[in-house]
Amino acid sequence: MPTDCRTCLLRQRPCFHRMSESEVAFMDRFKIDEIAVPPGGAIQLQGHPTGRLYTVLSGMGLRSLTLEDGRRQVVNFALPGDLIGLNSALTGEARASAEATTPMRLCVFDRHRLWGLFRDHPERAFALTWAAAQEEHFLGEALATLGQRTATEAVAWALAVLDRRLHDLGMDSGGSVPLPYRQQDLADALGLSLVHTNKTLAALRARGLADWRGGRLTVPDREALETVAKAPEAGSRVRPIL
Amino acid sequence: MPTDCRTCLLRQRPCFHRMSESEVAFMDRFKIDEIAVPPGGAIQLQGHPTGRLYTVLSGMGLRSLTLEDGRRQVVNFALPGDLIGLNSALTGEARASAEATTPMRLCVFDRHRLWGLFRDHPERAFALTWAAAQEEHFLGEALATLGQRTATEAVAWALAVLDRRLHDLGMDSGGSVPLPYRQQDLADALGLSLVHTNKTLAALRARGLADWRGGRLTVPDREALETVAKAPEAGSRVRPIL
DNA sequence: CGTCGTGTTGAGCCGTATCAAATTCCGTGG
DNA sequence: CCACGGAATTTGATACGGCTCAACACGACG
Repeated sequence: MPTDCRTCLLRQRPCFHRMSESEVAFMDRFKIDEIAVPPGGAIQLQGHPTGRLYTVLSGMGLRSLTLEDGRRQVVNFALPGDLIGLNSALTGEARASAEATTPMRLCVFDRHRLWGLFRDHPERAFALTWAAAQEEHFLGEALATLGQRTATEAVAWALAVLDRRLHDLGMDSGGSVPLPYRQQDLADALGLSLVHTNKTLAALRARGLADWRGGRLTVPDREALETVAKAPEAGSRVRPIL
Repeated sequence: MPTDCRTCLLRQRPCFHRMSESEVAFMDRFKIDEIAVPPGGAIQLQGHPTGRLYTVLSGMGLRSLTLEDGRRQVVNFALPGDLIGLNSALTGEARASAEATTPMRLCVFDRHRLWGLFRDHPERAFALTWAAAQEEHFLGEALATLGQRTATEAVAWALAVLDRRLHDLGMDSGGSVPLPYRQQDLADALGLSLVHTNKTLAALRARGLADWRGGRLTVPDREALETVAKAPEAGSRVRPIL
């Protein structure tokens, strides 16, 4: 039932760093389980103890923080190849929630064996650190979006980033890309109200910049969208995968 | 001239993880330099190549991202013990800018020797990853602040966090703590206008929650401030230092 | 064929931005 | 010691982007 890392197609996408055979073999042993999560299912819950680290094998979800009064901040969209719960794995307690939006399959790792990874497989530890640093940089960009960009720029930025990531994962087909989230999720990610997000999406659609409907996103000209987003074009985006 | 890691007092603060003697000895060898940066001086510049990783030994600064049209997002305030440039060290190019606010002293490490750290000193690699994950979590909280909190809550949150961090570093004296930034810096960190930040600070001062003037911050009752900030109280904040 | 979740649209208002002008603070030179 | 200049802070007046409230539309599903 569990996918064998050796034959895993995800890892072989050009957007991920290459791995040696011994690394792949190690990861296959390091992986303790593979689980399926249904849409809406929780992967981890903010504030609850957890000893696990996950990697997204397929499907999409999101990570979020909620304030004590219930307001929710979506921190990132979890796509295939993403790491979930590194922080939790280090501290033993989930600091954010993660839930599935579509059916997801996750590779499961045990926090108690993390130390062995650092001791015996420095290349893998290096990859893990790289992934954490990558995520840190992304969150910095997101901060700049919430703090400095207007609603139009922010929505354009988010759609451009997602379009790019999904393309890198080879998930485009017929000129569009799957984006199975609700407008409320995007609103919560950008700190905008649902209503305003909706109106902004409509405006971008009317300008022919991005069309997100029925769970699919179409971006006819990503450069144009990135110009609207005032997003400095990113360099190489090839990154490690666990 | 350079501080010897073995006698470095910063490392010995209770808010940092303990290090073995051999780890300390290794870090002392790993450290290639120690530099002084004057107020206003640049540590690294967004988009420029850099091969260095820094740790703040003393003084304060800030890390920021700037959009192509000049708007600036302050991503974090750099206090003693903080890591600067992990991302740059991994990719070879600075993805954010960092500058000194007060005179700073920085420990300097070479990115080309990072791999050696992972290979020969897994405990140190573990600490590095922990630090990156810590920062990632902080940025998630910051994101929640910009996205969900009102201006009053946001300012209260920022002051509470800074007060706490500065206390942990033992920098309090006479019931207050040094905070040598400009209001503009806080405004840029929270995505607020300078004017509104100023008025919000005045309101918090009038309510007796926090008084930040003349480069010093006084928080009579941090719990009260955290209540206003709607900040779930943090767990243990002891963390690794490089 | 009602109900529920999601998306769409309009009207009005509020929190925060912007603009403008003091005022205080501080370093520098006379 | 005082005069000056520039930066930072403070305050007031006004404008607007995005929020809230309120309907309504649509499709999925029982």
